[in-house]
Amino acid sequence: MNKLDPLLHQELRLAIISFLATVERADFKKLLEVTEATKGNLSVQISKLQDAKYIKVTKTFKGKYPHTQCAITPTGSKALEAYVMAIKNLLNL
Amino acid sequence: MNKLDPLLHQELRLAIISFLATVERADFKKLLEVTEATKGNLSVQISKLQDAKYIKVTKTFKGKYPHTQCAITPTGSKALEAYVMAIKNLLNL
DNA sequence: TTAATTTGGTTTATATTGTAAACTAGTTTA
DNA sequence: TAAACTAGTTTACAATATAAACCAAATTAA
Repeated sequence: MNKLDPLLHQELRLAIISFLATVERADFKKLLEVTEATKGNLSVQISKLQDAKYIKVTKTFKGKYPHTQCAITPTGSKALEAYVMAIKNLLNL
Repeated sequence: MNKLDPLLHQELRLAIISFLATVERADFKKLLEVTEATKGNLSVQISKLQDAKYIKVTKTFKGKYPHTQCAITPTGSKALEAYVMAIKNLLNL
């Protein structure tokens, strides 16, 4: 069987990484907006993607406020590509 | 957001229903074979799909042995179609 | 000036879900 | 008649997801 990467087979993480695949980078606020997730959930799922090195997270300050930016890594791109292949195959697409 | 039907967004259930979408019906043994799942897991996931009326399960006897057949329902077909649309959209396909 | 609210998150408690091991019930084979 | 096989189901435990609660600092309102 063509196992689906369990890290990517979760709606919010898939939404995050698919979005990051279409942009150079996105900050926490932007991801909140496009995914419509809660902050807690978004934070947790970003961490998991980061732990797997599927995304790179950069924390800086924008003026006086913290600012978290995320970008997909080559590892993440490959994983997403593999996931897309696998699910297409599963769904006969 | 285009929420993914949580009942279908699970690998084994997705494998079951996608396969059933391509055949008229399939028995437990065939589903075991194509999904490579354990019997316990397959049994549980079949029940969940049945509870949602996404598939119809028919229990008969084949000779002296029980024989369980599964077929996708119109409800299941629509749900699968919707899932495919939603995930395509999510994955920018 | 100090209390309340907002920004930008993280932690964690709970609920939900997934899964394989253990079980059931009967059949066949040795 | 005991062992092994067929065809599943039940269930106990592990893993996961998620929102509520929290945190630190900044801003605004009274």
